[in-house]
Amino acid sequence: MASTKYIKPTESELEILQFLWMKGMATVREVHESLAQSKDVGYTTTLKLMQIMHEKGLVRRDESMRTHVYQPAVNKEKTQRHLLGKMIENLFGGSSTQLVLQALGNNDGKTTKEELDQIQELLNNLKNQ
Amino acid sequence: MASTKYIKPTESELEILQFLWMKGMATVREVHESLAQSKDVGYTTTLKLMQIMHEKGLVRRDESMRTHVYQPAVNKEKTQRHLLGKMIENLFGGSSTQLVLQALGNNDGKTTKEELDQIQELLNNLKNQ
DNA sequence: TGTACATTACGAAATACATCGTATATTCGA
DNA sequence: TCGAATATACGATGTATTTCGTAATGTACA
Repeated sequence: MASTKYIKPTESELEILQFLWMKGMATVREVHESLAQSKDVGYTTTLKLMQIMHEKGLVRRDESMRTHVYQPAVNKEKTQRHLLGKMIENLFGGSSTQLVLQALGNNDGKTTKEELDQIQELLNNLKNQ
Repeated sequence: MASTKYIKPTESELEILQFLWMKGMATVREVHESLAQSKDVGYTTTLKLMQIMHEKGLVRRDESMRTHVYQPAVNKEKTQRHLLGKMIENLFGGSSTQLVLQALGNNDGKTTKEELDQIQELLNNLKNQ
């Protein structure tokens, strides 16, 4: 198997990945506009980050046009699983249940009925094993 | 209110905090022995880390004896909540449900019946709101 | 056509993190 | 009492991360 070593995105890189996962593809300009809404950052900073992400293999880019178009090169769910696993290990002593209880217990009714049903369904599946 | 700005522990610091949360208090030596079991690290590295954590206010220490005794200075649950919140924001677009589904869905039957019941109970509470 | 504008490339600087070597101080037992 | 063992203090290094300025290059329109 080819060397598919996992690269851990930094926090800034995750912000960019989130946008790319949502949009599918985007230019630096688009990503930057999005980031600039929530924090104060220069255009070249965003550009540089995305260039580094490209070097790392976190994103792909189409250079056929003057304005490059970027795409995520890492799978969203896989990345979430990886980082979540690390957090469970680092912060919850390996117990995913502790994490779930903390996450659910601490969101003050922000979870909708539909979401609760979704969780219930998954819970039922787990119980039948 | 006094300036209680939250300090985000690094990964290494979290490893140390985990041990301190469990033990309540410990010397550098004890922490180091524990860390050394899972990774290759020098004693002075652990010492330095704990000194920095002391500067940051992440731990308290009793210097009355030659061998200092360290204690966590940050609350475990509060820290978990903070970092979990960040992860939900950064990685799950703000949806704690997505995180819960990912965490539960991906642990291949490692969750015991007791734990499932625990989650179910919490879920019932949430439904009755 | 040439000038204003947008875009990428490049590199430098500031900060954070993890690591460890060495110096210094203390303790304890032979 | 003296030396080995142990502890802390301090500083240095290497790497990663974030940030941005400046230069070079391409684009479009007045």
